[in-house]
Amino acid sequence: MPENIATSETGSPLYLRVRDQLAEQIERGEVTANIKLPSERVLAERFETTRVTARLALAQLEAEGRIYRSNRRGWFVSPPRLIYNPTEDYSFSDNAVSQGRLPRTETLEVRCTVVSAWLAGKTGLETGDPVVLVRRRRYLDERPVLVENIYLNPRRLPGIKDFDFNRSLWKLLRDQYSVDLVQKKIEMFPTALVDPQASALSVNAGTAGLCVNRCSRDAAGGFVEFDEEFWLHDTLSIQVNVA
Amino acid sequence: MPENIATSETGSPLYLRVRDQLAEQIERGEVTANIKLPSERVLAERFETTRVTARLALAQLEAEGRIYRSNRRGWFVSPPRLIYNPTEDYSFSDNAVSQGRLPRTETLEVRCTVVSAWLAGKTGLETGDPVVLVRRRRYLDERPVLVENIYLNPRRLPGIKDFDFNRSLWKLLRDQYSVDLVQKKIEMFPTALVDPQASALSVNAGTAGLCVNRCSRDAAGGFVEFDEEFWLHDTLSIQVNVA
DNA sequence: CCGCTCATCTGGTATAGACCAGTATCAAGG
DNA sequence: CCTTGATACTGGTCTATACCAGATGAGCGG
Repeated sequence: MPENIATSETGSPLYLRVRDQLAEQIERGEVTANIKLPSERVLAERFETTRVTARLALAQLEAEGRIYRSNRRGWFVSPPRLIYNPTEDYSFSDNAVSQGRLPRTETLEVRCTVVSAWLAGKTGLETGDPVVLVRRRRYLDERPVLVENIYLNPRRLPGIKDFDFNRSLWKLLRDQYSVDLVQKKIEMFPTALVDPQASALSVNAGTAGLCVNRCSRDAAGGFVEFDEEFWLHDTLSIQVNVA
Repeated sequence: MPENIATSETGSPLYLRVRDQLAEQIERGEVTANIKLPSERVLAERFETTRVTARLALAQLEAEGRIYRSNRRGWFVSPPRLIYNPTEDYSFSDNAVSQGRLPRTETLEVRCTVVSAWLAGKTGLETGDPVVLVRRRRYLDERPVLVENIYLNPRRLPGIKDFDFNRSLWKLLRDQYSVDLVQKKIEMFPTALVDPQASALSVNAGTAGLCVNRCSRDAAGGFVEFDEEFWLHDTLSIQVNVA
């Protein structure tokens, strides 16, 4: 009776034993950050099983944040998570660089629109009020890791729509408008990314993500901006200090 | 040519069309919180497809936090997320009750042990220092939603191991030790739950979760407790205010 | 050199079964 | 009445296979 290669002491499911072997290889550094894993068909053959089971093992590692997939290109080892503090004014780029990463920001869209019922509930604005929407996509080492929708108050920030949003928004508010963001309401929850966010990040609908919403006001309590961020779940670690 | 029931205008994959129909039923309230969905075999038959595809659709809804599974019992509609602020001293029970939920806390284990290298790195203690470990499981409406490992400083909290941990730890520290937790370092990241946390919550390894770590110190900067929480991903929404 | 075509490789979706291991239910037996 | 045990039902795991569509890279033609 030929025993499966991944068969070992335990009676655990085959796909978890395959997972364990792959995880070991990653930990031993045989495959490292952003290195491509063997194809699903090769893995299935190597572990003497089928693609379905190999994919279960890969999905497990993906859920743990150890590997990620690139559409129809293959599976890759996840780099370390970016440490991120959403309570502080900060520059995404500076933060990424200080952690040895290569950041990039892409402005997808700048549009004048009006406050929806949903946004009104989040910000306290009135439905129909004017608002500027900025959509951006951000990369770490050329992997897209988040998309965000920023809603800016054009009354508080006249002319805002004509600026360059590929630079730090926080520096823009500070230098051009002398805005001091002192009040923030932050909301975070894990969820699956669905369209349109999923396609903007070139991942399948259902990929695990983290949604971070942030409502910022100035010292007088006036609404400045609402920021809705959609991160890939394996790319960040939130850190907050309370002193 | 018999067309599939879930076949519609779009050319999107079948499992996403099945997802859409189930999501609609949930939104219309035809199935509501904690109600069991039809079995996978029934769904497969109803949508004229196979269990594999039905399971893809269910996994999608699970990833979005709309439904959850109970081992070999079936799929159920997820109740609303618990709103949770990890920066504030608070009682899990009070918080749950105020949101109309029924909380329950179970102490799994209380044990005197020593600081591991990992814990030393997180707390600044020395490896080998004494520490009290408390493991708890918490429920909302009789569904287990989180397990936590609490590491308490026995030097700062003499006799702590003999208290009842089914009540609020925060109230215990306040009333019995007059501790004021003024410094906190909080870390949060989405990940998959693996053993032993997965089994403690009666979910499969790989179920999406959120890990929340919190290191608390008193006014003098002395280490009081380190708390490691493992939540099911669909059960909470983090909310933090910065004033 | 550049740009195009096309074969090949990749993961994505889907079918059609199979057996296993817990759960729930209820009738039979104490 | 309660307990027990058979049983049907549930999701969990797994095999084997097929076709599709996007990504890639080699090679050809300009």
